[in-house]
Amino acid sequence: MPLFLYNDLTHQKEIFTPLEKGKVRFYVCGPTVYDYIHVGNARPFILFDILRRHMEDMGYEVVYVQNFTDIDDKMINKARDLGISVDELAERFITAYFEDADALGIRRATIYPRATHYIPQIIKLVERLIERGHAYVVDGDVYFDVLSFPGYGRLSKQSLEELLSGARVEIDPKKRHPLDFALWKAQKPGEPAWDSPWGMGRPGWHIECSAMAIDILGETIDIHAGGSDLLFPHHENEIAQAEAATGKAFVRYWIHNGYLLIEEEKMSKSLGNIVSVREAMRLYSPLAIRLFMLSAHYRSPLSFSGEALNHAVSAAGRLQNGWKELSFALQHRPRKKERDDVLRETIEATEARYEEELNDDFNTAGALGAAFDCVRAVNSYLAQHEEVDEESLIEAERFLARVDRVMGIIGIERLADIDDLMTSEIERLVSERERARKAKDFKKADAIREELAKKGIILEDTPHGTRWSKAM
RNA sequence: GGCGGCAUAGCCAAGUGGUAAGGCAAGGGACUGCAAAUCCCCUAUCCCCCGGUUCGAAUCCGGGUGCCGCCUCCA
Repeated sequence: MPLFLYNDLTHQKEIFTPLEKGKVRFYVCGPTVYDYIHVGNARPFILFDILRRHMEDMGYEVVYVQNFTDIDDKMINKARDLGISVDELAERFITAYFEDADALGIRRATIYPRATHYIPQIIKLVERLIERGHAYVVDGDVYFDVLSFPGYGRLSKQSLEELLSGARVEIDPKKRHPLDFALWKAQKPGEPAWDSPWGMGRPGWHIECSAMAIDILGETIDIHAGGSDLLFPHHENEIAQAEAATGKAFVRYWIHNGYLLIEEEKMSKSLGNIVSVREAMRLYSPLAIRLFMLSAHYRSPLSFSGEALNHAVSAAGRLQNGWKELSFALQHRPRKKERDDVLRETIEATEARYEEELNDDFNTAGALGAAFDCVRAVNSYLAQHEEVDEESLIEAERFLARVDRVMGIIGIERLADIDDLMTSEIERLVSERERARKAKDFKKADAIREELAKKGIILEDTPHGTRWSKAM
């Protein structure tokens, strides 16, 4: 089954085919680096990274670009409040972004362009728009002329009149049309500025993404993603600028994730109801946060709550335990000669379903269901059979490792991250404890368990021996 | 006012024409020196309401009710 994605440009699910066979050009709108990111910001970053990993898992080469907006009103105001330069502010929160994103297990993008590093490309794009009659200069500002671009409103599915009617846009006498937007803003006193054909100034918000995407990925890219709040005006404007300048289709598939809600309301800075990623990670593991993000379809709203996160903690524990149980069985159970076809078929069916779900518009909740089915099948099998079918269990192990590689919700790498010396020491103590238990020397057995617990090693006594693992 | 989305068990949630995935919680059982866990089983005659189409609908159509988002900075 090929990959289907819901395209916001056409408002329907479509088969995904990249412009160039085997290669995907993927652009995601990144953060404005004026503060720590909150969990609502993290939703697209986690989700689209996983979509990209799934594409790689399917054999695509993915060039994945995520920008940093490091110059705009919010940056200028915040820098002023803190008494530092806009550049220092950007450095500080880009560093913070990487700390948070790395901790959340978000894989690094191929490239992280910054708006201020693309000023020449931005200026060139604005010049092109002026030449082609899509933009005009007023007192050092440059505006995009929406009336000159007939397709304006296609993405948000609204005509100019409709967009205006509910409008809370203030009338700006400089603009020809109220929906015209700034491509370049003339410098105000004290603001950072760059030299341009229209005098000192800085880029408008929307132009940076078009300029960077075009420069890095080309005039037509495969996927452009971001939160739904970017649909209008940000992405609508990006299309207008890019297509008016190049005359080519800018983005082939637009995808947007639904909002993260808190107490039934959108989590956003202006509402003041945010939970930062840092705060969330003090309480919940990255695995649980990731699982939580995957538990609903990416286009649906998702409610953040302590209850929901606690559910995710338990669910992630179940997956991880399933993995541990499986590894333990493969190491310690006697092998059976003949194959178990029922188990094998179940595992295969489960993996096939996992793929189908992800390929059906990135249905992560469905794919998770398949992963849980696999765990239950294995657990159930291990509960009923003393001797095990090694081949089938290896199949299951391979599948769960794949789930973890794409979704990052089991933590296999961290579980295995123990050096050999430590491992042999642990195993020596575990067998010493086993002997003590057999000799009914429970005092000693408990002491060993205590000692290892202090080192972050958890012991669990099972009917098949004592299983140990890292505390996570 | 315009545009769009959602309504499925106690909670979260998938499923969009063929007879209700999965997770959490609760209940029952297993295991166990203890503890902490863990595992297994079980849970919706039914998918907001009313009407229609169909052999057949949670899924399609019409109407209604409720909730949310966008049209302004926002992931």
